[in-house]
Amino acid sequence: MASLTRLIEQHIQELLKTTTEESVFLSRKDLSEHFGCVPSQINYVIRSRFTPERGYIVESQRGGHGYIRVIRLCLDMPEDRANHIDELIGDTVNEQETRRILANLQHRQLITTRERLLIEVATRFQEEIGSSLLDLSPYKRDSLHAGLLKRLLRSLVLG
Amino acid sequence: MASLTRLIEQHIQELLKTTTEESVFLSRKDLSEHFGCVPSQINYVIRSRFTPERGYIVESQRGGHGYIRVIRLCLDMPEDRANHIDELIGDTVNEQETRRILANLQHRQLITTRERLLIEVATRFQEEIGSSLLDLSPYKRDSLHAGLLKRLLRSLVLG
DNA sequence: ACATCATTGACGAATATTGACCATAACCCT
DNA sequence: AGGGTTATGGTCAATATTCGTCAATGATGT
Repeated sequence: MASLTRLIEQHIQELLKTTTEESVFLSRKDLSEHFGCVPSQINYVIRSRFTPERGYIVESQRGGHGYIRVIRLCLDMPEDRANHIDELIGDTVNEQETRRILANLQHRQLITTRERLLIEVATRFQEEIGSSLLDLSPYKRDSLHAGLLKRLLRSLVLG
Repeated sequence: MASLTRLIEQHIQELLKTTTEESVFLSRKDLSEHFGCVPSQINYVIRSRFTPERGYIVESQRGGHGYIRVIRLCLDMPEDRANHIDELIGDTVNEQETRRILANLQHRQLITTRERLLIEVATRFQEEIGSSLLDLSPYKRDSLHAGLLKRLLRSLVLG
């Protein structure tokens, strides 16, 4: 039951919890030796577990003194808030509903003005491409819209 | 964890911070002696760390009384920042370039970690839709990618 | 059985460090 | 002024050290 991937994932999360910094620097080589696996296993763990969608940002550098840096956004992830977001958005949303939702989140100080701006620009861009360049149906567009919005908000508000 | 290149980089950045001028004059010879390395190591640090992309311009002169001058780009005007962004991105970008650009902008405190996360999630979503659902060519995807990234960053930087 | 997730290893790409050799500017001496 | 000397900085290629990608294979769950 204790898969290697899960062990390594937990190890990294433990490191994130115990540090006061917002990130940890890992050595792929050392980690792989510590867990007795091939180095590319570490890449697999990072790619599958520490994604932006889950609230992590990863930087790395090759060569001498290379590293893999994992940055965490949130420590806690309240489950009810995820459901709340899903309920709020549903399967489809239009631009008007989006603006209402964002205004509400901003009013409750869950997102900043700049973050709200980013989300509006991103959804509008997708809307624009979807309608003019790709000629998608209105339903399809609102569905994509909902998908993007959910993913953006989940990545931020949750971990 | 102690990389010579990073030490030298930090030293120069410290000098830039503590001066009231917009630039510092360095002596390649003195610097290399101070850090106990070959002189060409300094060139490597300059070439890899103090690039226009990172907001620096470098002048130098050989011969007696030679020097290396590092100038910090001034991006006080929103218009200048927007142009800088456009130059960074160009007409097409892939995911790797995007990550570099975002890491750089965050390091220069032009965006926050949360904003960076939002941008990564948005571009990844578009990438996912563009490749799997819509089967766009790689060039087309990179071009759309650049379009979205420019718009997101410009919206932030013009504020 | 099929689909998804996990593991492995061969090969490739990026970064750091060093040193030999090249180029240029100031200074000094006729 | 001219030309040699000295003092700088620049370039490039070789080498070492990391990390990334991709495709094949194995394991696990439905």
